[in-house]
Amino acid sequence: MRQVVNEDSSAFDSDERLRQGIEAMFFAYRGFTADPDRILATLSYGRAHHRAIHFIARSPGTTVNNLLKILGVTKQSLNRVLRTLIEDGLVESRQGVSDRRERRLSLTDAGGALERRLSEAQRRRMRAAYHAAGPEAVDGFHLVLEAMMDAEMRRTYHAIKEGET
Amino acid sequence: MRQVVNEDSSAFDSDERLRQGIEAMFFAYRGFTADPDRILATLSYGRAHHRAIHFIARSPGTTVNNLLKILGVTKQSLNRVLRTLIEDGLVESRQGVSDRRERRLSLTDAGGALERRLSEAQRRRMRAAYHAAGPEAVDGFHLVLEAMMDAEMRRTYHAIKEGET
DNA sequence: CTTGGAATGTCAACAAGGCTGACGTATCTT
DNA sequence: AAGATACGTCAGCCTTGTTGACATTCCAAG
Repeated sequence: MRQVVNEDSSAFDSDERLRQGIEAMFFAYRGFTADPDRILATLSYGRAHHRAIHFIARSPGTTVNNLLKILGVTKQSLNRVLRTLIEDGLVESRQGVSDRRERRLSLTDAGGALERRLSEAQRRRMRAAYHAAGPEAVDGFHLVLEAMMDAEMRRTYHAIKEGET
Repeated sequence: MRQVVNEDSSAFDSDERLRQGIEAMFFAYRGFTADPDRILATLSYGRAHHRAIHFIARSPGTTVNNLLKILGVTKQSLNRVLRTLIEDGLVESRQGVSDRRERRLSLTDAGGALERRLSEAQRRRMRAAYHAAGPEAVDGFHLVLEAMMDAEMRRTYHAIKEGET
């Protein structure tokens, strides 16, 4: 038997909960990017540079194609960013060994230093949030985020986590 | 007494955990925006339009200034978006009553219809994620997101939640 | 050994959506 | 009457995304 009143009420509640979650994602993402953004601005770099640096640091020796899949942008867009990073001596591009068409990307010392700077700023905030919310909340946080990804991105996310190149 | 080995190990673990959280935020945010983005693309609108529509729907009769604070963009940027929405008959702008300098913004019927379409697409994914992760995880998710916001955004977030205009 | 296709780089052109700076108008407040 | 506030707008700039076209290099299959 259906209890119509309760159903409506719970539908309303969960709807409101979902809306709050949507807004929380929006506001939290702003905070999430705020600290690296400030550093990047002083170097006339943008988020696109940060993303490239992050994933190259995470999978040193990765290829352009691999990076394209991870970042989900066009090669032209990635290339523009990559070129400036290489010109500025933050990223190194070496011809692949087994397949010499590939470029194997890695960070130079200067690139690694910037990556640590950006990452530390971002992790500082994450660490504070994790600490404030507690370990169980953090588990839930990770669970929900993962469930929110597209299936393909979830695979990519796990592949990176497992340390694949 | 400090157990140096364990400290190092746990520092490493938590660092890895934080990096996973950072990447999870990145990939999840893509999923979070993917469904509305597809709808918006068919209408030659962008995320900026979605954000405006969302918060006008959430606080009908809100002012331009209020929206500026919420969205954190310049008035020129917001105005460009708002103008097209008004021209297209999705948003209505009425002179304020108590203060006639203000414009009170609200959605037209057509605007409301689009808002529901976008919101439903986004909520569908959130609902699935919440369901997959379970209610305790969802509580944790909200806790961590809130802790990640800038203090000012947290206030704004709560103000909207409480239904302030 | 040749040839098709894959991986990469690059040129050009364009759009969305941020930004700054400057200015104008209407309206409220003091 | 004067200053502050809310809003709109013009102009110009930047980043970062897009499409389309084309060249190069190289692997692998026939």
